[in-house]
Amino acid sequence: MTSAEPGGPPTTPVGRRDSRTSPPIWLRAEPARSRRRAPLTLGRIVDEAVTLLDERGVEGLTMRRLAQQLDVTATALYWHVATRDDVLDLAVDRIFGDVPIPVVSGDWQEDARLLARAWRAAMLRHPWAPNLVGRPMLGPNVLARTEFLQSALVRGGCRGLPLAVATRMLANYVIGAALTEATWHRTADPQARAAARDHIAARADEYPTLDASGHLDETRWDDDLLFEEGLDGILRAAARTGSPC
Amino acid sequence: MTSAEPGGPPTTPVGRRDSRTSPPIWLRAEPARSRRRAPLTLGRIVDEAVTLLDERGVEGLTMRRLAQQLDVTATALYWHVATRDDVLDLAVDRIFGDVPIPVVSGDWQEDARLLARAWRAAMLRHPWAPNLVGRPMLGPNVLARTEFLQSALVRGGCRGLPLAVATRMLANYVIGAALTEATWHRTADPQARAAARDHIAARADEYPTLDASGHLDETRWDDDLLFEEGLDGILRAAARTGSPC
DNA sequence: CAATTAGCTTACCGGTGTTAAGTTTCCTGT
DNA sequence: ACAGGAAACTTAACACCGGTAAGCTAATTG
Repeated sequence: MTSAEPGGPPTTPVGRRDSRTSPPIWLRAEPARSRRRAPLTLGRIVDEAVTLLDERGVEGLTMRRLAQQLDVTATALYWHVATRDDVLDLAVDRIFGDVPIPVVSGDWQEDARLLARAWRAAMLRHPWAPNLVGRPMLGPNVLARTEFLQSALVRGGCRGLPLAVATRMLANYVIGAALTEATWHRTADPQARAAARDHIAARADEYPTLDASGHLDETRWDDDLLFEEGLDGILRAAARTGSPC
Repeated sequence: MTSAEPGGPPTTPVGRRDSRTSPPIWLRAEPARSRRRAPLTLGRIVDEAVTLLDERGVEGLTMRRLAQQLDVTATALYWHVATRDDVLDLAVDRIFGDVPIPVVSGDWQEDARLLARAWRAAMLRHPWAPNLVGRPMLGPNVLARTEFLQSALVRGGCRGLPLAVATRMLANYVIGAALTEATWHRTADPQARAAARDHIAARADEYPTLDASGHLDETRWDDDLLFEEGLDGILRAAARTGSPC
């Protein structure tokens, strides 16, 4: 950012100018006190952080860039936030706020399925998220959704140990799926993915099963389909674990 | 790195010493050309990287520190490795090499269970690993283990789509479990974990189910037990998905 | 109108990944 | 035995990073 003023009324450090080099009045037309630039808030910081993360990934989110995008010095951020990791935590919980919590229907299994589906979708929309998961498991948005998921399982008849097991089973499956899919899609361009296919095909003697089954061959199986089928299996397992159902 | 010689025969720039301050011959006993210090290899780099990661976490693994630990300049590493990410990828695949591949028994389900169990254990032994997973899914060690896992499923009767589904279901579950557990244990000291418990307990009206079920309450459920039970469920689901079994 | 304080800025520190260019050591061919 | 070239490493430097300390400015409060 060159030293040019961006948009708002110039809040130029007027006191710095030499008194002889008289202050070109019209330059500070707006009395400077009328309306300062939009105040920096935690919300704006997190929002901008998310778009920055979407555009440039985790490594691309630097305090300086974030600040620049908000027309502010880097250190100004530290007034609202203690550390960069805080920003990341907030960003993660922020995007989980976009996961719609379904209205409870009569079908607990369908309820859980809807949530899991939306949860994965949110993470795939923001592929930087899965790697950061686990840290802010205490964010209000995450907790609210976990609460819904577990309540669905309770409606399905799960209590005690089976409930805890089913909750983890589901959460772990969703997170694992999002993590591997996101990383895979983010890391490897189409060419690299084709290379991966070939790599396995070329070593068919070492990896006979992988080769035959089309592992890593995305032309063979659709990720969405695989996720959905697996989700079915897990929900059935949860049902059975929970009770006779 | 002070300018002190570390251990091996001094390769000191002998020509630098003033000729009057005669060279204490025995100090440079070994003619300096006989055997240079242990050569830097990819293997040594990765090994040291793993121990450094274990000790100081992902952020703690610095090219400079890694180099210093190997008695080498940071830039020397770039002769063997293109980038820091390469080191991380190699480190991940490295620790997966420690996952023992079971001998195939008659019980395919037990085979898969053993592998999954060891896989998770390896990640928990190196808690920095789960966050990095997904990137080097092409490392030879990872591929070999995936091959074994899928072959077990084939032995269980899975083919085609159900095989792909079961493979992902299992892998995602293991990865998700390791990720959340590792992050949780690494991030939060006992005090913070107690605070998390209290946080939920204090909001029992917002999170009634979580509160009642003891979510995040590690005094209530054992992680190993939860993992094992969930694994059971998933394997049964795989069996059913695969075939009549 | 004085005093306080929230909110931001300037200046700066030590450290980071990575590149470019030079230097030393080893190996090879004759 | 020795020239030449490649392999393995070092020195130097760049642009950037997260974070701290201290100062300034504008709004609020008594």
